[in-house]
Amino acid sequence: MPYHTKQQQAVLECLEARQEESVTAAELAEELRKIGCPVGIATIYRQLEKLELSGCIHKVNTEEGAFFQYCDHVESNRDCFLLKCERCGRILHLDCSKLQGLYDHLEAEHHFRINPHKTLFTGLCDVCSQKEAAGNDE
Amino acid sequence: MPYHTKQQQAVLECLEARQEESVTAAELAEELRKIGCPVGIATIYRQLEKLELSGCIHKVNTEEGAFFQYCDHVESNRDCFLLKCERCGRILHLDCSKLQGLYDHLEAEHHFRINPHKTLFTGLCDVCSQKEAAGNDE
DNA sequence: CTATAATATGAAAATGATTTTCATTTTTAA
DNA sequence: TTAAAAATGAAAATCATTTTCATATTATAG
Repeated sequence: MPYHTKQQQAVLECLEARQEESVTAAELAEELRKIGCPVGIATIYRQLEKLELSGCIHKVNTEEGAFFQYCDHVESNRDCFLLKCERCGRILHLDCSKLQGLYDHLEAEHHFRINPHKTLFTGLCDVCSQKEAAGNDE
Repeated sequence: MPYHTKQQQAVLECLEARQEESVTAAELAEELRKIGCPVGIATIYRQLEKLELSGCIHKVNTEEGAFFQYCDHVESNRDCFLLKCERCGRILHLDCSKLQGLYDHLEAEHHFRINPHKTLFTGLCDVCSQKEAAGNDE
């Protein structure tokens, strides 16, 4: 059975505190060091893996490496959708019955059972598409 | 302006020939070496990048690294959907108006403009979910 | 058919994220 | 208190991808 350690708790708390943000392992290490609780990078990866398995965080793979994000939808397995803006890099959560409906459709008609936790929609977020429309992008 | 080289052509042909399959850069290198047209791995990456920019292949990021796949949907920018089976690793293409409808909805209601070429649905494919149901998985 | 300037190539080195190793420390439970 | 189980951290190892740089190839002009 797993032991309970302060590093474990620190990593989880750090992710909880940033609820809406997705962070990299390196950013977590930096943050923990800053708040006076340095944790080795190897341990951070180990804890992130555990947390992902337990379902309370998401791991999302991108071109720039993996991002991790706290998610309290532990109970309901099917109502958490991830969007990544390919411009600003932000990762957003979205609850939308249409998405759920799509997943039901994919399962019923195309025999593909989506794992919402692993599915990352990529595109342009609100803010960035406005910027792009306005043409004020460098 | 870009020069035309045999390596360039070899990489493209190799991808075209495997239309339905997604391959890694290393697999491409191996394949090209086998058919007597060895191409350095750096060149392969360079060509893959060009091909992706030109739109005739997809690059898909996964836990196991990047996969590349030929796609002839160059003209229509919005009708190609990628599904990855998290069990067998296969990447499938899917055309489905419901998906398109969902993207329209996301744009209209949630102000998020999806890039279908970058969006990877992950889950269980037909074959693997049957296997799982049957319980005959190792 | 040269010459040459632009571009592409490949081997090897560099990078960077992630994982592994292993000696040491911490935790739990007896 | 102690001993086994598990966790930790620093450093080394991995591994995909990118960069460097000397060399080769390509297109084009003469």
